[in-house]
Amino acid sequence: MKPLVITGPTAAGKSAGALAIAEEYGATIVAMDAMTVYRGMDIGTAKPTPEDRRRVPHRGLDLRKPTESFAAVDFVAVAEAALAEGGPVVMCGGTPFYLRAFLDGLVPAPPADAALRAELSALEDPWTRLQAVDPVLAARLHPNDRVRIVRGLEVHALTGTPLSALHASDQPVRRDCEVVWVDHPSLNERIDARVLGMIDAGYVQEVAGLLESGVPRDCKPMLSLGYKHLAAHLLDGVAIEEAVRLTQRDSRTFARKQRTFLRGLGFLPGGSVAEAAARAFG
RNA sequence: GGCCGGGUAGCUCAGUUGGUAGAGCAGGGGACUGAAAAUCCCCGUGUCGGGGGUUCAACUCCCUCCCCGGCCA
Repeated sequence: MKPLVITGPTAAGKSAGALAIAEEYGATIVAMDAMTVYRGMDIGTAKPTPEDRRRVPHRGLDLRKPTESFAAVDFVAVAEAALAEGGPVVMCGGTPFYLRAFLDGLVPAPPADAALRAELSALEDPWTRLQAVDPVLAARLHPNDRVRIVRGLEVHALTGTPLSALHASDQPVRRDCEVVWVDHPSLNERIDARVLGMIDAGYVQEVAGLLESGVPRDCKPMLSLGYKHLAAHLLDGVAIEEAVRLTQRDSRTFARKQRTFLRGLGFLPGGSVAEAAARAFG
């Protein structure tokens, strides 16, 4: 028995497929999703409903407050804990970076250091600094890619070793999984409709509630896709129609990035969830 | 039927005194090793409505036809 992974772009129909197959095999679903870990962010993340969670046990949901950090390594820990229980596991979600962390592992490097990051982010020209301590990584990174540049500087500051050297010594062995990439030919239309459905379901009220309860608009999950635009609607007077339009557009762009990443991991769209489940669970 | 506008990228439109065209929006490709719904890079050949003419050269000027909108009959 090996884990079944159901992934693909947003709004492709992953969750419905995972729910049905998990119910059939008595499996546990692990949310492979960077946003459903946050409590109170339900509608905008299309989080499995209480009813879904009654039907099938879920892991990886509501693990953090919106202001708390959650990273790829934390996802891997959740997935491994679920696997350790010995039952069938369906990993379902559209965060390919988490999938790769699970499949290929992460390089042995220290976790994020918030204070250090803040300090490094304030540097005027972090890329030139990186060039000095890790020229290999600097050559690979565009000078504008501050997130990765800062990570490189962070690892070097913490360990004295260039991150690129850690990469070079890392030989990933891909974990044995059944991976199904669920997709849809008219995904853009589905995305647009889904955003509208979220608005009908109370997306705006959800964001208003989060803001009222003191969740800062600049915390990581509030800066994601629709949350960002609905906060702008509520706080900056952006018209709701415009906020919806931008949410739809950004979601479509996001779907493209998801597909690009999955292609880069060597996967192809299509394939039968039922057949993959049969192979995974025997 | 007559007059006036329009017909240029998937959409909305620019296009100076003729030198085979460019913005916005949309769309697409790629990178990615503890922030990933984040961060970053790249991508515009289109019968300029059709045909003819003038010219070395026409999206641009002339003729003609077609289509869309408005006004007048």
